[in-house]
Amino acid sequence: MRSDTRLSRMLHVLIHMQHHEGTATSDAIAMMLGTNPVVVRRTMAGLRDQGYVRSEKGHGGGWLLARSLEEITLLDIHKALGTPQLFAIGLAGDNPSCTIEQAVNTSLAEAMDAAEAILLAKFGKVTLAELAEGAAKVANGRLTMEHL
Amino acid sequence: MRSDTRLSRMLHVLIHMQHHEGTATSDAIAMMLGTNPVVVRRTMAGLRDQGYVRSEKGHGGGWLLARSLEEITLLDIHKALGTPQLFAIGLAGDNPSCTIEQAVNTSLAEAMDAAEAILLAKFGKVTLAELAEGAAKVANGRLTMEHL
DNA sequence: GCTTCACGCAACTCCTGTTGTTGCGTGACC
DNA sequence: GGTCACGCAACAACAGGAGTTGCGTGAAGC
Repeated sequence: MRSDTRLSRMLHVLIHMQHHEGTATSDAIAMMLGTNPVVVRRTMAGLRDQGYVRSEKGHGGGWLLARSLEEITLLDIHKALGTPQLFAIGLAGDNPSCTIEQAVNTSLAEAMDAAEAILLAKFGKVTLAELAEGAAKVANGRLTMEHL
Repeated sequence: MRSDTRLSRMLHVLIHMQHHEGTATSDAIAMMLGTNPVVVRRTMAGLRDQGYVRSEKGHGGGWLLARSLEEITLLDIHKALGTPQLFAIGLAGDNPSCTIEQAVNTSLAEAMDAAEAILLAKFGKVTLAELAEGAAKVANGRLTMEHL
């Protein structure tokens, strides 16, 4: 199944924006992500609505961070993207009145809820500033990246 | 994103099969799931390969449980289905050499790995027999179902 | 005031993986 | 031998993210 990479991409962009003086145009961001400006605007729209970035029209326009990275967590961005579905597996709902289906789905939902709680809790504890710091350490060769 | 409901469906089927005397044909299972027999065979194939069910051809043929529900966990079925992707969100890999992308993806992967470990651990602890028991309790009205 | 830049938005197409469907082959009972 | 039911291959349907094009609008610069 094709994965939703919006969260990963937007985090990447936001951290880059901190180092970027002035505005970053959708074109520039798209170039960086290997995509196109419309996709960037579409995805950034959610972040703007939540007040994490601002967009300026016209000459010299583009995107600006509206908050410092210390104030933004991964969870914030996840929510700003509309809290997309986290899991690729879902519950069958063919026979809602079947007690077996109910028991199966309850059990699956319980496990998934627990995993989701863990995931969102972790997302809520990591700020973009920490990621930026981590990236700097990586750049200095003080960390090894075991994940691709 | 369209969810993968194979796990939920197969669990449902397996528990029903315990109560079903003799074989259950793909047609009957498909009818129960509101789908068609080919989908059933396709999905059950993985369970057969792992020895959880058997299939018999010809007159009176169909599907049979090859193990008792006590010996099968949710995790077993998940694996038998080919351990499909659990998460709907993924990591962007446009600039593998970008340290920021690396830091972002490392952080996301760490959180997802933790959530996945929790999820699989929970799956591994629940047997189908327990689900069947839970369903019986629901049928007796001794449990309330807060999940749809 | 006109041009240019850059976002805003709508309406597509493309891609990918599950699901749904049809057709044909094969083994097992009756 | 005929019927039943699985086995398998080759499709189409569907959904959602991603990609693309076109047109509109506001702001800076000339």
